[in-house]
Amino acid sequence: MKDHRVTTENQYTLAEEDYIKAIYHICQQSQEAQTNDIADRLHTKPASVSDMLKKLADKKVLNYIKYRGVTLTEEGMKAALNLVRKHRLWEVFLVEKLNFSWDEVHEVAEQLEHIDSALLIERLDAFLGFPKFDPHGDPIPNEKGEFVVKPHIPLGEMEIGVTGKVLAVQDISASFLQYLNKVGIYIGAKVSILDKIDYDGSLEVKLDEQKTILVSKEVAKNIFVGE
Amino acid sequence: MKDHRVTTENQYTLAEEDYIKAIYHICQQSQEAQTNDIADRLHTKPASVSDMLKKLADKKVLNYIKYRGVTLTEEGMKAALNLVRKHRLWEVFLVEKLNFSWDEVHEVAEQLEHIDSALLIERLDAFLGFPKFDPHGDPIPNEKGEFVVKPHIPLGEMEIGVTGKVLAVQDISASFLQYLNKVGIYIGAKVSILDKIDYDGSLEVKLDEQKTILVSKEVAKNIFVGE
DNA sequence: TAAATTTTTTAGACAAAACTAAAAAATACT
DNA sequence: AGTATTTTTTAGTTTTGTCTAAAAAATTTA
Ligand SMILES: [Mn+2]
Ligand SMILES: [Mn+2]
Ligand SMILES: [Mn+2]
Ligand SMILES: [Mn+2]
Repeated sequence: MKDHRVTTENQYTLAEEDYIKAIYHICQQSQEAQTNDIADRLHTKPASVSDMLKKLADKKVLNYIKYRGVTLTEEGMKAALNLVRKHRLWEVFLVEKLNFSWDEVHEVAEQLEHIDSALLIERLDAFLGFPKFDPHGDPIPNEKGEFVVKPHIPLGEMEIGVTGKVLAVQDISASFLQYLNKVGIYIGAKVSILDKIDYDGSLEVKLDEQKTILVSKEVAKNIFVGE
Repeated sequence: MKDHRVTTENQYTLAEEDYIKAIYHICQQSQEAQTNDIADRLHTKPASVSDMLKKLADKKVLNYIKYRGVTLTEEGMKAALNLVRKHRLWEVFLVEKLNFSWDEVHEVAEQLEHIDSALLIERLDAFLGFPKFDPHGDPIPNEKGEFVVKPHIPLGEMEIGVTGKVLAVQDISASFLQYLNKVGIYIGAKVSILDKIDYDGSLEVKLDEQKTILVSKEVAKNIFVGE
């Protein structure tokens, strides 16, 4: 039957889009995307990834040399940024307009990002007031793929005594976000490190100049602070 | 890759959903859905429809006897009404919130109706103020599949001199709706027949107690009036 | 550097959903 | 009733995207 997406606007299948986006996200962290990393991220097998890499390379979406990691081409990058834009705009919509919590939006946005209508995204962007960041603090690219980057560091690397704001989270799993809800950490929260525990690397954190909480090294790695 | 829809909520593939909805719409007009009618509606070939009917019959979605038309089972009807509900709620969203015109929404809603999240639809419904009709005047089923039916007749069958309101349109093609925009006909417009032209069956229509327009028999068949 | 391990690719299958061409059933027309 | 036409189904392919098992290349380790 085909999905109803019109090919005049959209050149890639739903599966191809997910690969493009996965490769984009992996390359954000490590230059090149490895076959196994892509498979992990998409919950597929490496063999399936190899097949798709060949196909996407043929379509000039990525730079591929066998047995080497891949990177996105100019064209692939454009496609990826548009998908990221759509994903994050939908997340804003779900939180701002439909009262979703930030731990409930990812899965739905993972579907909505594939809706193919330039007009829809243009209008949605305007309806939301042209937001610059999504509910997890991640920047939203504009139509040209440009986005602002606020300088930020992991909470664990903040100096003792310095005060900063929570700007983003790296882990967007529901379990992590629900943990943050529970301890009272949110995007925009004012934080400062009171003490670093040598024994296990955990941190004593002053939150909003009110309560003091203890967060593990693992948690601290996944919270970005800045400003 | 699979679409990202979760199987706990959704039992049918995107293609299956489109077949279910097509069969529902055809059965609204003619008791049984014929293979060729389904193929026409979905722009597929009758051979493809036969394959799918067998599959959907196995899944207990429809009542199927070879060489006979099909009807939806209880379960198929439930699925169809949920799809119709989602389609129409999204159409309302596009028109009411994103300033789409009623001739621009169908294609996008055709994609959005497949997004799989009960929470999303529940919240969207509330956000829109629990609308009872979509931008084309079609009723929106509630979560249980119930909907209100306003009694209505084709404009062509209205008595001369009686005044009514445009309640819905049957043809939702962009070209038809754009024609209606041009002549000033919209859902809720006040209409009465001034005269019926014997020669070609066209109608002289008084619109909103202001201007008089002439509409063809074809057009009159696709406009429903009532109240 | 040679062996062991890990990563990636190839080969071969499979399911979903479409297609064309041909056969079979149902319906319409003398 | 018997033929012609239309409708529907079957048979056999194709494309997309997945999989497992096995081979090949790259990397790590001894
Ligand atoms: Mn996705
Ligand atoms: Mn996000
Ligand atoms: Mn659809
Ligand atoms: Mn509609």
